[in-house]
Amino acid sequence: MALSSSTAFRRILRGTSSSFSQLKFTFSPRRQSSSFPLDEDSGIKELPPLTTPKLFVSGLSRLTTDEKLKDAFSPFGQLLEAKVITDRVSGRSKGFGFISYATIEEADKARYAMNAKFLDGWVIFVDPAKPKERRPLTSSSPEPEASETGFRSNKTIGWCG
DNA sequence: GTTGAGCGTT
Repeated sequence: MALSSSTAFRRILRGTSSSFSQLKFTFSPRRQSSSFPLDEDSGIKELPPLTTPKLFVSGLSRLTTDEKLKDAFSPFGQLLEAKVITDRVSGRSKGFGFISYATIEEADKARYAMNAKFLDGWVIFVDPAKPKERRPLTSSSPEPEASETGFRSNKTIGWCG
């Protein structure tokens, strides 16, 4: 529940070959209900509305490219950006990508439509992306970064420049 | 070919 419930599901989906008999269900036969908080209280698995048209897609196959991602998310709305993050060093896909829609509605629709779906043989998960850039304008920086204006600790003694 | 946690280039 840290970031999203996708992580837990991914582990389960991938761990079907082993640790089956070792699975322990914390299910008490005495209790008939009120065991899981998200089963009767929430009622339905409705995720909260998006606050950003940017989506973070994880669980992508390493063979999946931007075109594949764009082709998979294009019918749900106008894509401002659809990119699979690839490592600059290795040049291979990192296994996740970003989808930017024009509006949040499209992003929300695509998110519900493509979440936990198959892409290139892998189950992908769509979640709201975290802001990459912060403080584009207005507001002040949380780190005042005081001092160090004239004094500099001579920890690096021996290096004069 | 590279199998699996995570949030990108300007």
